[in-house]
Amino acid sequence: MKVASWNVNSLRARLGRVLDWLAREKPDVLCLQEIKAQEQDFPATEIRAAGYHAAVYGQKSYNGVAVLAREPLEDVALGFQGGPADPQARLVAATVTGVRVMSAYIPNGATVTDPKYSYKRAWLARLQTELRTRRSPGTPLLLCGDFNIVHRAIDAATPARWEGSVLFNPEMCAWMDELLASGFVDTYRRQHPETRAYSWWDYRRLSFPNNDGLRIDYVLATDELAARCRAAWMDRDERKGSKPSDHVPVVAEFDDWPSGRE
DNA sequence: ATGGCATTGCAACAATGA
Repeated sequence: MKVASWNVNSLRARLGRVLDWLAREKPDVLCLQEIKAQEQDFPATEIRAAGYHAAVYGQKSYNGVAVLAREPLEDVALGFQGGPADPQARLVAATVTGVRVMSAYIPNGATVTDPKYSYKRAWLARLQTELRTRRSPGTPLLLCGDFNIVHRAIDAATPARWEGSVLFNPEMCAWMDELLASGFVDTYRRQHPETRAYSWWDYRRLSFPNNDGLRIDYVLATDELAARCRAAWMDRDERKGSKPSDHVPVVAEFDDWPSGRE
């Protein structure tokens, strides 16, 4: 099973690139973030023609997430399943061939004193609760997305510049630590413990030519699934050429698990 | 220290992003 997560910064603006990428890489699952479209504006025909089913949670202009899969998507859940409705479309889950897949677009937070950072903290707390209370035992889970968190200094080209920001501070690092301690593996980091590799580069400042990036997009897998991870990589080339997203696909490949998956 | 770039869109001298 080949799985990827990609913040496309508008699916309609990136449709050609996404279709090309699907045709070339043929992932079994692609989690998208920042599709920036309502469900009725989702390019369902093109995605279907490319051979993919889709679970879409959209909104106008901002945010929006989706899960694409070659196999049918079951038990689609839009947003948090407990508590009050989230005004922003940032979470979608679906089951694909017995694996629960979540596509998450975690809030950025603007600045640590901005109400958006309070929203980010609350959102992160809700996600932990959701994972703790709604995770069905025995079902492997992939938590994919744009986390807007730099976990460690190795995940930034210039960590000093980000230290204390909404992306990289002790609170955010502790949240990631807690999440990973609850039974998730950061597939890229397990495969490449020492590699400085990034999933996002600012459109400005010549960040990409300078390779001044951040690793803020993750494919996290529950332990039994992570044990089957045989490769993990960033498709850095997707940041090249005309009209790229500022994020690239983060990919993880897993050996198939035993058949008869209950 | 600032802003730079890209996207959507009641098109804005705006809002948002990371």
